Amino acid sequence: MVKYKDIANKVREQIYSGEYPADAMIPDQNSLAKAFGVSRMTVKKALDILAMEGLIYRQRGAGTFVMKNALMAGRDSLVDEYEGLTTQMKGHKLVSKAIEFEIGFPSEKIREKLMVEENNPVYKIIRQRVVDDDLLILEHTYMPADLVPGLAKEHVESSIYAYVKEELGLKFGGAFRQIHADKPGEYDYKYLDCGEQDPVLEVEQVIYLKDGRPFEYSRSRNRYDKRSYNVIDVKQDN
Amino acid sequence: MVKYKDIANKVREQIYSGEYPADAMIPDQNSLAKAFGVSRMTVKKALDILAMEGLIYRQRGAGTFVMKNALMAGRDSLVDEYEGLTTQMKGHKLVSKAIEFEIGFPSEKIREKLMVEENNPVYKIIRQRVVDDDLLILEHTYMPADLVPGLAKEHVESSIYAYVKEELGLKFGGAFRQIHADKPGEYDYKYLDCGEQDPVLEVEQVIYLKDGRPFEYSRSRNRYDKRSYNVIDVKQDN
DNA sequence: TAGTGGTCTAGACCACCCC
DNA sequence: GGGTGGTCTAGACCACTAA
Repeated sequence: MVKYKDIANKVREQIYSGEYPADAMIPDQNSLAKAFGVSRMTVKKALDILAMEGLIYRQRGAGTFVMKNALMAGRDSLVDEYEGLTTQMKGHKLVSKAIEFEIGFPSEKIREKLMVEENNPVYKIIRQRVVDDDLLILEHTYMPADLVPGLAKEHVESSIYAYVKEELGLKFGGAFRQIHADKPGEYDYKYLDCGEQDPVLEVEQVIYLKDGRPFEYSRSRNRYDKRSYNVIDVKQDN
Repeated sequence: MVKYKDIANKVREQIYSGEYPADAMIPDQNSLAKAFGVSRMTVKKALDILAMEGLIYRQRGAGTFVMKNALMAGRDSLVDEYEGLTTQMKGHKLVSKAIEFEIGFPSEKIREKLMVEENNPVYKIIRQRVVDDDLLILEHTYMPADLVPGLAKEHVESSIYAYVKEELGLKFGGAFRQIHADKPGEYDYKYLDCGEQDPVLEVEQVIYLKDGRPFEYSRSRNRYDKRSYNVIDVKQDN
């Protein structure tokens, strides 16, 4: 539908397929524009995408080159975290078991994170996430009830995100995450099979809708020996 | 110098100063184009920057709005990690004490991370990072010696990045990071004041130059009770 | 000096939201 | 239907690199 995305996809495929080998120069923007039958601006916009992904780099006056290693940007490694574990773990067996699924009034900390009032009810959910029969995560989730009407245990045990996105039609805008290491607590002993010496990797996040309303506050407590958190960072200017 | 960056800076200031209040609509692109005396494409490019920063969101057909909370994108919170701790901790007292500073041949793991040959010497550095008299990080760093000629203990104890950037003129392209929780080890007991029960937050990263050559592999072992890792994530499309 | 990528223009068409 | 943002064009000028 959109030309610059099509072009980005085609060039990306040519890189992955080895048609443009690592460290080699790819055709200049004018040639690509002619080849694709578009204007040069459109080609540049396509290349901007690949540069953000870390696949190419450009040097004014010299040309456009394929990254030596493509910054580990494996074909399907860049799944948006907003999609939830269900999407990330496609191809694996994911089971989510609800330990708690309640609705109530928010504590002060939750009010602050979700920017809601004292009398605005929130869901409180605790889930075990089991991937391929491996217990990996204990997740504490809070969501304003008015933003997610009709949430049921069946959604909680399959995919909350799918419900929110497809049934309710809400759109995610971004997230703010803090990643800590922590000592295990009572819940971790009980529901994450943690020993007393086992650290926990906690991802504490607030997810926002497109208009900036906080939509979810959660603490994902990960088994330290089975999960890590990856960040790919591509510098923009220089 | 560049118009779209100027415009982005000006609008950003207007948002921070409250001239465009949270959740309010800002002038449409045509008005801004007239006001700044540029074409609409240039205005859009400026707004693209602010959208990537999470300051505004746009709705086709409706308008451009200031984010309710600006995704916590505080004025100076978005320091690039490539700059190193020295820059991040501007305004604080940072002391880096070298525990080890050696040069030698790389192990297989290091060869793989830095993509160097067996006979290509690498620096091996272990540093304590103390911020405002607080011991926060124990950092194990490896760098190919040929990429950083003339590195001396004086740079290691002040800022390696400043040396690399300003003296050698190298440009960073990006980084790949993995964040784990880990149990403490011998080095952590000795040099990070860790107790046997204290988890460690480890940031393992490879930093790449602009052309994709790996430039540094490091493991930053952080005091779990004093440091966390923050990620701001703004969704692009929809 | 020739060729590259970065920026900018003036205008056009379209998809979408809201009245 | 009127106004919004998203895309695209054809051409221009500039900054930079490399031969």
